[in-house]
Amino acid sequence: MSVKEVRTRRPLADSTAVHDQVYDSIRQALITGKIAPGVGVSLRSLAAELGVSPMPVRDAVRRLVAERALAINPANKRLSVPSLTAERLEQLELARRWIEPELAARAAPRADEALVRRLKAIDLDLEEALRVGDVDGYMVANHAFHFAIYERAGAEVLLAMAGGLWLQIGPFMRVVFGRVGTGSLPADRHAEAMDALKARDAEGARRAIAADLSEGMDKMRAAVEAGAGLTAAPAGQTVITM
Amino acid sequence: MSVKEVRTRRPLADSTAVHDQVYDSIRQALITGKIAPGVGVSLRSLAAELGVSPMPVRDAVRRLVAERALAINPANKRLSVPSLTAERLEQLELARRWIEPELAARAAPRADEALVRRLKAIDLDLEEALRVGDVDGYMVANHAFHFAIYERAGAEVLLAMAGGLWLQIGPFMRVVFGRVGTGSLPADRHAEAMDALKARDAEGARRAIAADLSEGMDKMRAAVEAGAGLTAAPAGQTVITM
DNA sequence: CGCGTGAAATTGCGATCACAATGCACGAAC
DNA sequence: GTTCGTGCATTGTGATCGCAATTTCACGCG
Repeated sequence: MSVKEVRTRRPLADSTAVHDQVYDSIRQALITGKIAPGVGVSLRSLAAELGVSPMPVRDAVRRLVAERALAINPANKRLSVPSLTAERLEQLELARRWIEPELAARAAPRADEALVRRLKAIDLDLEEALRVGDVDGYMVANHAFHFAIYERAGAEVLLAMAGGLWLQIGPFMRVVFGRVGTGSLPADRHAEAMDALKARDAEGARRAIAADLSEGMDKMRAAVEAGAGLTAAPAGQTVITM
Repeated sequence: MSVKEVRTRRPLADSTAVHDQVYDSIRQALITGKIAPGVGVSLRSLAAELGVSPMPVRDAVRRLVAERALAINPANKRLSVPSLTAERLEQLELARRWIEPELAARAAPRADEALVRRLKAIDLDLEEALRVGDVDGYMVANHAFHFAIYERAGAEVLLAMAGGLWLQIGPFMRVVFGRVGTGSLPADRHAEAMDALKARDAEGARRAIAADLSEGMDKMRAAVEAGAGLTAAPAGQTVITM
């Protein structure tokens, strides 16, 4: 419902091209884990669900495939969220544990009062989501918290790499946290990170984010080793809204 | 000339879809530095040059933009190779110096006789290219040498990240080596790397690749700091062939 | 009741068209 | 000679169509 009504022709300079909106929709769905890993969706079905023609969906999907957030079965040509093997998880963890603390360390000297205040607000949302068991809200808030920091680093290339990594593990974070029931561990690490940022302590921020990641990835690794996350499907239906 | 003749309709399961061929063409042109940074090309002109309709070019370009190998001017919407600023170079160097030695170290235990032989052959081509001043051949051989090693690591995620990084600096490596005149430094590091791989010495391979990268990036940094590579255009025309 | 076998529906890819917006160039006014 | 406006060519985007290949499902034979 209310997917899109009239949609007059978009002007050229308008940044909200349809394929960008579609991209953002799918990306958000991936980060928050709304798209179940393993299910094969088709281009036309996605287009129908979003109320647009297949063309902009094709464009958006190409971007996501290039970012390895989606995979195309070479035989079927059907697209799905690539399943997370132990090897993939190991590499993603390694990359995240290198790049994200680095971004945090670079952000620390550039942190200001406004950033800390925004982080505090996000963290309140996050704890609220944890308290009421809102997995969706937790995923959104956690992503927002980390990338509010990372964007502050002013490191475009590294930021894009970090974004790509989140896109690849997002669906599985959802699976894991959905199972574990949003164990309330990570909040304290966030407090440490905020303290370090407030003090402009680069190494402290690096350690705090590294610890936060380690805890989260430990849970994911445990889940995957238990055979859970490989091809699991959490809720079922793919809910994408623009 | 001889871009494409009849081109009967490709079957669905055929891996050589037109947009993939276009992607490979542009990618190769970027890695070898055949596309000059800063020049704005249009979708239709690219399509005409390749002898295909604009549609598969659109697909290929989307992938490359997602990989940050091409950039779209938000106002013009014309696409170009993103110019290399000092900040971008610093981040790319950092990322490369982390990920590529890691891949080399992972490849070392899995190296075999065939790999070393292939590397030796590539290195001969490389030295030959250096000797006769064939910048193109040097770029191709250097890329082949590194990724013959990296592919052996069996680390799909990290390999893709490394490939993306090469795609981003490729055009500028060309500019720099075109200027410097292919100073013959890097060959010895390649010999070190091959020795380490033959001995299955992970840390030795890591050091050799790290040293190779350092030397290359030092040259690039010097060139960029001299104000050369920022928006420089080496030869001029974009030569893309399928 | 199981299992091939047929046709019909669905799929991705590429071409072509329409359209709005921008770029560019030629010419007029001062 | 310089500058500004006006027209035309070109651009990216999205919709629609055609095609070949695959998938899906039902029906009938064993």
